[in-house]
Amino acid sequence: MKYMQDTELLERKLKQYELEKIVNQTNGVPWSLQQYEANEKILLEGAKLETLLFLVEGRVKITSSVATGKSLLLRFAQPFSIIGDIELIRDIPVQSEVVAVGSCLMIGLPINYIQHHIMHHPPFLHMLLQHVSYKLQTCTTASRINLLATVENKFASYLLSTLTPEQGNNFGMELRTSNIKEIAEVLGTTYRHLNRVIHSLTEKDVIEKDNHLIRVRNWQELRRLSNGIRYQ
Amino acid sequence: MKYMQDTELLERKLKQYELEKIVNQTNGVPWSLQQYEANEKILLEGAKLETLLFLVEGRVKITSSVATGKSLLLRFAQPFSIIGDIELIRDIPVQSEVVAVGSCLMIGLPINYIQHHIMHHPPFLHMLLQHVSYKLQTCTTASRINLLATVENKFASYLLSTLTPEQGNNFGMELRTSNIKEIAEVLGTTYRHLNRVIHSLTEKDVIEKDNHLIRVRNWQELRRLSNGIRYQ
DNA sequence: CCTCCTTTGGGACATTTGTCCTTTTCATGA
DNA sequence: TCATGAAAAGGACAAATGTCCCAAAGGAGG
Repeated sequence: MKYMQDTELLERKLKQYELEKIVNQTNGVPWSLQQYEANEKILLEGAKLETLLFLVEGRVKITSSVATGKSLLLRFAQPFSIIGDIELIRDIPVQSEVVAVGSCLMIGLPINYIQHHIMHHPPFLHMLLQHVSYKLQTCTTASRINLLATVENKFASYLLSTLTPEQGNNFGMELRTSNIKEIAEVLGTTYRHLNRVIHSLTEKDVIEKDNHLIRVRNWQELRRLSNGIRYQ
Repeated sequence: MKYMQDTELLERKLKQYELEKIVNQTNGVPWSLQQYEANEKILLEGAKLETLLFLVEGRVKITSSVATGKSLLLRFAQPFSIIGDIELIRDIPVQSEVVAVGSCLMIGLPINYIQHHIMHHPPFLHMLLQHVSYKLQTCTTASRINLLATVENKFASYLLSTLTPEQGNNFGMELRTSNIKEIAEVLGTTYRHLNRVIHSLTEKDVIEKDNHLIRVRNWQELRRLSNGIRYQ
């Protein structure tokens, strides 16, 4: 991570995401501007959170692991997202690993400052509530889907939400990716198995695949296969 | 559902859970006291939420279903819990079905009143944040476990968290139940399969089962089987 | 004590998914 | 052009789990 001293860029980003509204003073707020390079780890599970982070550029991957070493891709996050909200609120160690997918820009605000200055400031609390409850909604949906649907179901609805993103539904956005290996992770399965499913859908002429590109040939069948499941 | 007019009981419950602190006036707050009987549906998926509910007595079951009719037991809730928080915050239809397990007592507060009077009141916002982020933490943990662990792993950790509840960890509490069918639902599997696992653990002399009671015979092995997974 | 019904347990088989390893493809530089 | 290594695809088998159905156990009423 590299601290950037670009005051002008910081100002621009603060304006863009209306971050000045969440603090109750205009000067002397200890914002920092941090740059991460691709694949750099931003937060490690179990660490103590020192700074609340706002993702303002780039994409990060949030994963969670069990003692065996296996890990689960919880979701991608893209601007504007808050990193570290539950840790701040519940005062617990970092729950999930956060890794930069490409180069990322974050705005940081020290936990310490937050607790002393804006933890009782309604606009800040509202913003937190919006983000945390959105994440909860997303997590509940994902949980339900993960337990009740087969990989074929999930992949079908993945394609539906990825290729026909409705406005206002950015869950689909968060999950979009072009790399098969990554899709497998998002769906909570292995590369091998997703391949099997893709093969079977290709045989049934529901999708076709050439050269790293998947094209849907039969939307109706895809909807049937998705079994009413929507990532929303 | 039956509205109760027991002012004294209402007062007692408001005191017990310090609910007066979340409103900013002492008189004229439109609290209501509602009683539900066993198995009564409290909220239906898709409905419009009119009243935020506080569970103050009894136990409720929260489930979520997909179009096929299959459903997933997300968790149990017991006092003190908030029902309807994300629906209030994000202004969306009810996300999960809520059913009374036994007879239940709820305190209601109209959404309408909340939006006009306490939606900017920091104590109320703090309470919401605490509860929503706790739910998010729980959901993330459950998600991770559900995808990365086998039923044997899960059942082992279920027993560990159920039979040795550490203080301050009430996740275990929320999931505790004695009925095998219900345990199967919580673990996200079928009765048949859980039976198979119980049988295998009995064979290995890790647990013993007589007459609806499961007793652990080998804690160390159980910990090994739980594979480092903890419901916390 | 018997019957009927509900709950509980479990056999047999199918499906889904994971693991391991081999083959194929494809881009790239010598 | 060819060799080479990495990425992608897929074969074979095993493990986990679901589905369907039947048998055993137990409990309430006659």
